[in-house]
Amino acid sequence: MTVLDKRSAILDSAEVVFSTQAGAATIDEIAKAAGVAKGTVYLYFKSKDELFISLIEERIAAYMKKTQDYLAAAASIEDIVTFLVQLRMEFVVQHFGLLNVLFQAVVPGSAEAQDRIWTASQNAQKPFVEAINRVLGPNDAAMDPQTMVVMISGMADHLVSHRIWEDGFLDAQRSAADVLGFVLPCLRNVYPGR
Amino acid sequence: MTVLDKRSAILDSAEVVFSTQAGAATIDEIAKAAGVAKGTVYLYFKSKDELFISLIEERIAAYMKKTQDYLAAAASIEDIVTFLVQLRMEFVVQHFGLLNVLFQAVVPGSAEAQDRIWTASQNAQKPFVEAINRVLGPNDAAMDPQTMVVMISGMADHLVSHRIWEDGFLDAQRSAADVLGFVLPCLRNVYPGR
Amino acid sequence: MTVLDKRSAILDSAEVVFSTQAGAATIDEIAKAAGVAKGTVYLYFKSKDELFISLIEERIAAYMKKTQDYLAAAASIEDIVTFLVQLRMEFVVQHFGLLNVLFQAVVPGSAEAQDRIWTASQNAQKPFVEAINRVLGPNDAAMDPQTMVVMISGMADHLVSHRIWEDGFLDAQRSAADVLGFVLPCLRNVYPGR
Amino acid sequence: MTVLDKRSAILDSAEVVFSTQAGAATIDEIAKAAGVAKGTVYLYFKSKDELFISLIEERIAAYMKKTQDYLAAAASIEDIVTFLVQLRMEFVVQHFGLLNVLFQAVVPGSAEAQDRIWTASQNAQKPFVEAINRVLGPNDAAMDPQTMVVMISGMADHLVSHRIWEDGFLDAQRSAADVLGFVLPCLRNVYPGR
DNA sequence: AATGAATGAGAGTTCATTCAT
DNA sequence: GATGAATGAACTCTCATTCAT
Repeated sequence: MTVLDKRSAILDSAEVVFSTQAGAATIDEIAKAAGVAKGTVYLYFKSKDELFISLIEERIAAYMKKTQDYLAAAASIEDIVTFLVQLRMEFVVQHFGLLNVLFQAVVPGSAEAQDRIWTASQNAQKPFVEAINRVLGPNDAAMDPQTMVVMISGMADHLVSHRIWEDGFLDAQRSAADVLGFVLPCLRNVYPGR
Repeated sequence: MTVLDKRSAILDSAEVVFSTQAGAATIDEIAKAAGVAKGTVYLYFKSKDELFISLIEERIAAYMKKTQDYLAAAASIEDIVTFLVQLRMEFVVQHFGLLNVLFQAVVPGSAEAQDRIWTASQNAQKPFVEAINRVLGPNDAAMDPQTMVVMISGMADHLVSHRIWEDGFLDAQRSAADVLGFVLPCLRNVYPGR
Repeated sequence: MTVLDKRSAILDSAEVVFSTQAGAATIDEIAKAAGVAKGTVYLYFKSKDELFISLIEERIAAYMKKTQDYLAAAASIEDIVTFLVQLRMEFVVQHFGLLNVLFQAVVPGSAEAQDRIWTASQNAQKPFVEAINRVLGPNDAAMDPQTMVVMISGMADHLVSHRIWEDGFLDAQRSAADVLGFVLPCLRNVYPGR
Repeated sequence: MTVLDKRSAILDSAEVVFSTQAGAATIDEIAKAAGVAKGTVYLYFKSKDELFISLIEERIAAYMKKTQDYLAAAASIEDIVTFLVQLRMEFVVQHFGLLNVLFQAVVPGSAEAQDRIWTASQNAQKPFVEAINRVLGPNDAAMDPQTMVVMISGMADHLVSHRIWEDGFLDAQRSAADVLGFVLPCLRNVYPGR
């Protein structure tokens, strides 16, 4: 197992444990889940706070990486929004436990952790906002793109939370369709002619 | 101070402390904030978990109480949705610290606490769903009302979180208008003719 | 057992444990020795460092209390020096383990602890220095009183350390006589005519 | 770098680190300061305790080496005492951090370490005691030479500690003169005619 | 009913020591 | 010989909970 593998193993275990136990996750459990000793966790992360922040930041970075190519080529608002919803659903299927933590402000840990996580999650929305601005061109649209991205993200997240809790699983396809079925027609209202 | 007053004082202090300190809230702080001794908290709530659950359940109950009369008289989906959004914003202005905790699954405490809080927050949506069903009558609408309520709630919560973090305060009026400006036109698509 | 008793019990146990184990003393051992739970120690002292500093400061304060009346009445340098040596020996019989720590700069704990302990131990010498200055009156003596107090203290401490380690006990009477037998004759040299 | 060089490098670094950080010195820091890996320290010293003891013993051995020739030739008690005080001051200038540790019983580490260090420091006084005995010849002096060596060492050490803490540096010349100015006249009392 | 001193299990963190490379 | 990643026992400190008053 290489060094990177071990770091990843700890992060993966941390995700599972944080997701399962929320604020009650202990370093002991994370270490055990990763198959390493408690002290080893501290070789890779200088504190529990640091570990948690790294986990979120790394997951968000991976999420954002996927957006770049697509958004650069996106030609319409419908494209962008569709992509946003689908990507978010996909992300959630993989990282459900982190969802609430990721795109909400409730995080265990210090005030510094809350700030850094909030900043990271805001950054994750930027590429979408920028893509929309590019597509719109100079405009006087009724709703600023930032607000729209926030609202649509909220819809998706909430629906996912609801269905996973209710049903125990997520039909990402159908959920994305539900969100888009509601949202896409409206876009013509908000940004007419695009 | 009557018995009920003391219980309320503890709950109010608990809300302030939980909101301010998230997971780090201690019984000591709550007691001090309520002006009672630590032991007294345990006369009214059998554990910290119990106190937290009671807090959420009571706040949700108060929220739901407000809906009954209005929803019974509501005549259109637009009415209902408008009311949902405005009420939610108003609630948030009063209880922002609890928002994320209330309508998300991330809670400090035991698995039992998570379940009870989730159940309570789901119940809070029911009256809206029922009102919509009543207004719709027997129907084959494209989107089931439950899904719609969930999505709209998500939009509102997310926007609120975003703006409070970003700006440090919430313009409830404007935010409600932003959400409704986007949502109401959509409704005509989803439930045409209503 | 009153509150003050418990605080004293902890301090007494701390002295024994610190003296016996030097830097390796643990809160657990101190608590056990005092017959209280670990957490109780933290009711009375906010950290291990604080506990250690309080211990030293309190012992020095008790030591200084004994000096006041006597020094105010002391009429000659010989009186003062004799008192210094005897008091120091007596103190050491009661608090041997702390000796090295008390009047030397080697202390376990933070830099802040070192400073505060150093300051306290310096203050313990002041009354002697002042008394000597008073007795001397305005003068151009060969040796400043501060230096002399420091040196004589060093002699006494060192001798005590040596004999306790070597013999396992201290004959305070004899040791004081040894120090004074060496020192007193010289005083006539250093401060002639007094 | 030869094997001996590396051992020396570790000892030198250990001295710096022990002196600077008192009880908080870690093997990691010592290794880093010596430019070797942590594991390497264990090739030369079987434990941290062992390293610490070796450090003290080696410094004392070096100190004693300097005394042999001189003491063998010393012809009077004044010579010997003067040499004792000056050598001790000189030693302290080089090894101040270790002083308190060296000639006091406060040492980090096990009881065994305390014993061995105490023994070593006592041995360092022996050559002086023997030299004095030799110079005195068979005698019934008022004070046994052992006691006198101990007391004079204590004066010197204490004065040094005091001045370094107070002033931040040591004027060895002046301090030696202060001690000798006080002590030499006393000797004529204690050992008259020598 | 009300208190708050006392408890002790359990948390995060450190660091001497080991050992496969 | 030399390394440094890995270990886990042991530490300090916190805090939910209890109970004598």
